[in-house]
Amino acid sequence: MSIEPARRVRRSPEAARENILQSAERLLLERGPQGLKLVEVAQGAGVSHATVLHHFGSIDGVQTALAEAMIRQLVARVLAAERPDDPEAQLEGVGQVLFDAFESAGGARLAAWLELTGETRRLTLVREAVAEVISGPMAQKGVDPERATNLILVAVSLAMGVGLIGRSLAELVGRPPETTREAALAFLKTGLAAAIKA
Amino acid sequence: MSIEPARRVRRSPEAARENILQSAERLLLERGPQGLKLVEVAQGAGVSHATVLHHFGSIDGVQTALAEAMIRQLVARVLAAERPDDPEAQLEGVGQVLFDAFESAGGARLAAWLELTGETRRLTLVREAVAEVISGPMAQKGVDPERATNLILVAVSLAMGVGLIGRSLAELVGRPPETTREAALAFLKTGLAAAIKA
DNA sequence: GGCTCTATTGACATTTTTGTTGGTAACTCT
DNA sequence: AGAGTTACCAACAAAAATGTCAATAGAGCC
Repeated sequence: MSIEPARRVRRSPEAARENILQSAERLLLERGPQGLKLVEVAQGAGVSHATVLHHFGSIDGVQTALAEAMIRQLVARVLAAERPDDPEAQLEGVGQVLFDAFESAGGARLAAWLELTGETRRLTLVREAVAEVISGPMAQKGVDPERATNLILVAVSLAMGVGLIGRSLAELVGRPPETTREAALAFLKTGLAAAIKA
Repeated sequence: MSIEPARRVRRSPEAARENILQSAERLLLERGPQGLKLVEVAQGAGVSHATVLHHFGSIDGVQTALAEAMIRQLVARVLAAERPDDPEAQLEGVGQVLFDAFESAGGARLAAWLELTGETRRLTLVREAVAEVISGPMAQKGVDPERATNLILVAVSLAMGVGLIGRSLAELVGRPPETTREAALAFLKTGLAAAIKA
């Protein structure tokens, strides 16, 4: 009985990178930054660690690529907030989408990771996204840019905080995990409404 | 010329631990979770890495101790918010202190780190702090506990977000770094006032 | 001074993590 | 089918990080 040499899977370079990055993302999200080891990433992707190096050059390569990919996701999801419904619904909608973006798929955790790692430089994407929102939906409503910017800063920060610690915070004080999110959403909504009409 | 055996510093166990933890904290804050290596911590503290092991048993021991110490700091700082001035000033004061707690000394970064590492269990301290605020200053104002809790959840989340990404976010859109904090503070203040009197 | 206690350390040992190399196998194109 | 390209992997090598141990040296006490 000879040992089967285990059939190889051969992917396109893009597919291979994609596959590996998914594994990395999963690891980062559930094990934290410390758990981003070369071999584990490889295992999760079902390839040898040499393959990971072949595609990304080094562990830092993986990190960098992962950061970029996740930022892209995040920004895309936030920008999906632009649906031209009636103002009222849109107000709510912005909050919803923003919160979703930071909560789902570990958006907040990514941002936190970036911040902790000091990887904040490469965030040009984010700047552009913000600019887009300011000149888009906000200006449409007649909010002056100065104030619009401030509101965005607050909203994003809040979303960040909620996405990152909202659930455990709520559980910590003995409430269902979504409590924080709901409360924050309501708070944000009324606050925004007040600030805009003022 | 013989080699001097380098004079040793001998500390009390408590002082030694304290010294080491400070180095660890500094490292965590400026290099991120990945930078929390045994030798670096030792170097920063001016001792050999064997000494670190002697006092904490292992790297995990250091991490755990650090987490506890920082949480303690954070909670203490937040609880310092209890000054019985006039309601108006106190409203502002709560926000100030809360924001300070999360911004200074890397409170937010600590929380983020804990969250990313999944170390959220040992946060009993936090629960107690929250309980204290709810039954203390809030009840004093006649806010019902349900609503008070919600407000706290929101306020803490916001402080968290601002403390973590506030500065870089502001810079990202070309404003001075304190912009986020100020905007958030104003937002929080009016929001709180509205919510409480309602 | 001599004694005890233990914080401290250098040198060694082990484990973990990362990176390298040469060859193999999957796929495409002719 | 044959040849060329390259994604892939096992084995090896190197480096980094963590952990052990026996010996040393401060500091308090007699």
